Parts: sequence; structure tokens; C-alpha cells
Amino acid sequence: MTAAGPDETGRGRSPRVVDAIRDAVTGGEFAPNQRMVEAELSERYGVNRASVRDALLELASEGLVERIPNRGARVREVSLAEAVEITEVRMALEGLCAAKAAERATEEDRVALRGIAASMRDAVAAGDMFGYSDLNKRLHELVMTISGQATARTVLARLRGQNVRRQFRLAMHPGRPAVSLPEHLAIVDAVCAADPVAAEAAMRAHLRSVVDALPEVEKSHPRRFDAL
Amino acid sequence: MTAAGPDETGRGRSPRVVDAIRDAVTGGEFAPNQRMVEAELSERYGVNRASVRDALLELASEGLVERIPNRGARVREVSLAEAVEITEVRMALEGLCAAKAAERATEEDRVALRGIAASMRDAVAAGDMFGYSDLNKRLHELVMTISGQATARTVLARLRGQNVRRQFRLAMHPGRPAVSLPEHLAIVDAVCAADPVAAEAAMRAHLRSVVDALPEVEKSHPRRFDAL
DNA sequence: GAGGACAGGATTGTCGACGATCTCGGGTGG
DNA sequence: CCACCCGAGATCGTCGACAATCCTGTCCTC
Repeated sequence: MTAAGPDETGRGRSPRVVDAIRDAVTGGEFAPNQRMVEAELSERYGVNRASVRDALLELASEGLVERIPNRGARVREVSLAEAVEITEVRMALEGLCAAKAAERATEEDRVALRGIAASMRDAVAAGDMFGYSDLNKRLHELVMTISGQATARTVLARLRGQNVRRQFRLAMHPGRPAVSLPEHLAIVDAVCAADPVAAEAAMRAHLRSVVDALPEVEKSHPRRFDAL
Repeated sequence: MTAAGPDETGRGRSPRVVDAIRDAVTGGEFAPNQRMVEAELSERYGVNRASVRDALLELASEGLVERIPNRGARVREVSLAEAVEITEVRMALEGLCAAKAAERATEEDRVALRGIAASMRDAVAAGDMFGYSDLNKRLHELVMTISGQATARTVLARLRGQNVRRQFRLAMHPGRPAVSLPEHLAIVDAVCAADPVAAEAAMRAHLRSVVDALPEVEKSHPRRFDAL
């Protein structure tokens, strides 16, 4: 058994194709609902069609692409309703992780958490949206790491991939940091205070506010034409 | 949004091989840590090795088998610690579903829930462990269905596959129904009373008791020799 | 002109074979 | 006697080709 824990679902394989396509999808190089023809991807990435096929299988199980039996794969369109569902699942799971993290955090963990909190304050003060978005991700990941919940971590990693773009747009939404910063600070405070109940409540409150904000950013950000 | 919900992660493909192997694994035809050589499975199920390969990829992403890059796949051994983690995740997620179900349940749903509750009482009174185990599964699934949370449902379905056998052993544990029956009835009552807070609390209390019971059944049930 | 059948093209699903990588055993030198 | 090297065996990863399936546009019939 390794030291860190088995969060990598042992799939090994050739990591390059599946990761390349995953990055392309999450990075927005493929539009939602765009067809992903195996032969095209095969040529684009310079690998065999079977490898592309395996990669698409993997991405389908991650929920990033959608496969229809004899009709091929396409980028999965995550509707607003699904984004809300996913965030509600995050609420439940990250709430659990926050509680566990409050129970298990070492002094070293607390230092790291407070460091992120301080950086967040600075980023918001400096108007550094991009930096704040990155810190946001790091904070949530650190809480999961401290919690030691490998299962929840794996599930959450999978779900996060499905709406990274929406999360990013939310982070860039004007006025959003003013709301989320105190929520993040409350999470850090509760975990550092070793108060599981408060930590879970703070995390759930934060993600509840994300749920409430999702329709807002949806309205202001015009949808790409997603006909058919 | 569709009516029933898109819980089938669009993987399509040839369902037969992957389902056959999945059933074999969850049914205990393969011992934990047993090697699963692609060529052997290929012959056993009368399909090509590539199909077996795809199936193993799928099962690896479901957490049922473990794949090591150039060394093949084997049945994943779910440790007690992992089973606890999985149940804790279920606690968080099914708690969410119970709350949502309490908000959304129709009169028809309530009738179905009370029907299961009554059948559970009868099964326990008659000492029908097997029937009770089946009703247990149906109750949890019905709550998920009523909740309308397709995302949580998909995640939970995946997790359940990883410790069906342990769940079954737990249900068969002597004295267990006496503990779990009132918990199940409390869940049904709270959902039927349209009380989300109580429903979530009841579900979480139930799965907390499952977490607490896991080490017990582990002790009384001798582990199969899992060397190496 | 409308509806249905049919052929054409495109795409996926399946197959057998080749090459790459890893593990395990025997042999050799210190 | 132990450590290292190396070849054999086994298994996985990759490849190109064939067959099955599905969608699209066209043609025929009413």
C-alpha cells in the first residue's frame, strides 16, 4: 500500500490520450453537443482509433461525454438543472469532508488553511479574480485532503470535471467574491477551531450560496447556441 | 429536463460482457484480489479480448476491479476502512436524497413507501431475512427515485456495487433487523410527513448505525484468506 | 405533392496479430 | 553465499482491417 492513499482509480493505461481529450473538453476546445468522431480524434492526437475509443469510454464514465450505442460520442451538455444537482451533491459530500477535516486537522494543516485564507483576502482586495479562482480550488481540495476521505475525494473530482467551466464563470462573476470570501473564511475558521458541526454548516452554507448564484450567472452569460 | 432522469451514463456499447463480468464480480464468482487475465475472460465469455478490455476499463472506473498499467486487472479488495468511507458518503448523499424526497413526495409515493414499511415489518416478524434485505434495497432506491436527484443516484449506484456483499452479510447478521427496522420506519415516517429535516436526520442516523455495525459483522464473519 | 422503400455514405463495433513492457527464473562473478 | 545480469515467458498496449449498424438523400408509387 502506498503512503498517500488510493485515490487514483487504478486504470493506468496510456495517460496521454485520455488526459489530452479531457483537457480539451474541460478547456472548451470542443463545444457542448459537438460530435466527437473517433477517426478525427485518432488523427488529431496521432494515436490509434482503439486508444481514442478507450479514452472516450473513460470520459463517458466520468460524465464528460455522452455515448450513444451505434451513433458515437458527443460533448455532454450540462444543463442548469444538472449543475444545481451536482452542486447539491458537492454540498453533501464536501460538508462531510469539512466535518472530518475539522476532526483531523493538524497544526500544520491549520497553518496551510490560514495561509490560503490570507491569500484569498489579498487576491480579492487586489481584484485578482483569476488568483482567487485558483485559491478557491486549492481550498476545497485541501479540505478534502485533510479529511482523509479518499472515496468522497474521488467522487468529487469526477463531478468537478463536469462543470469546471460553469464554476469558472461563477468565480468571474462581478460581485461574487464579496459573497464567497466571508464564506470561505468561515470554513477555514471552523476547521481550524476543530468544530466539525460548524465546519459542515459553513461548507454547506457556502455551497448553498453557489446553488443560489448559479441561475444568476446563467442569465448574465448568454448561452452558446445549443440547438438540437 | 426529462421525466425520469438521465441516470444511465451514456456508455451504451455492448452491454452483455461488462454486465456479465460485473455480475460475476459482485456475485462472488471471483475472489477478491484474484487476477483477471484478459485472455481467460475472453475465452470464458466467448468475445474478443478488446471487448473484455473495454469491460475491465469500465469496471475499473466503477471501482470494482483494480488495474495496474502493464500488469493486468484484479478484483479490488474493499477494506473495512473503505467500506466505512463508502457508507459515510452514502450517509451524506442519501441524507440529501431523503430531504429532497420529503419535499417532493406525492401521495402515490407515500403509499408506496408505507407499503414497503409494512412489508418490512412482516418480513422481520416472519424472520424472512432475505426478503428484508431485498426490501431494504428497494426502500433506499425508492427514496432516491422520489428525490429526483439523478446525479446522486448515479454516484450511489456506483458505490453500492463496491460493497454489495458486505451489505448482504450485514443484513444477514443476527439481531441486525431489530436495530434497522425502526430506523427504516422512521425514515418512511419523516418522508411521508414531508419533513425534510427529520428525513435527512433519520437517514443519517440509519447509516450511522450501519457504519457502527460494520466492524461487528467483520469480526464475526471470518475473512477469506486474502494473502498478497 | 406526400409517404414510404431503398441505396449510398459514414461511423461505430469487433476481430486477429504484432510490438512493448513487466515479472520470474537461471546463471555468473565477486 | 550473496548480488547482479540476462534471457524466457507471460501479459498488456497498439495497430490496421472487416463487418454491423445507423443516418441521409433520392427515387418510386399512389
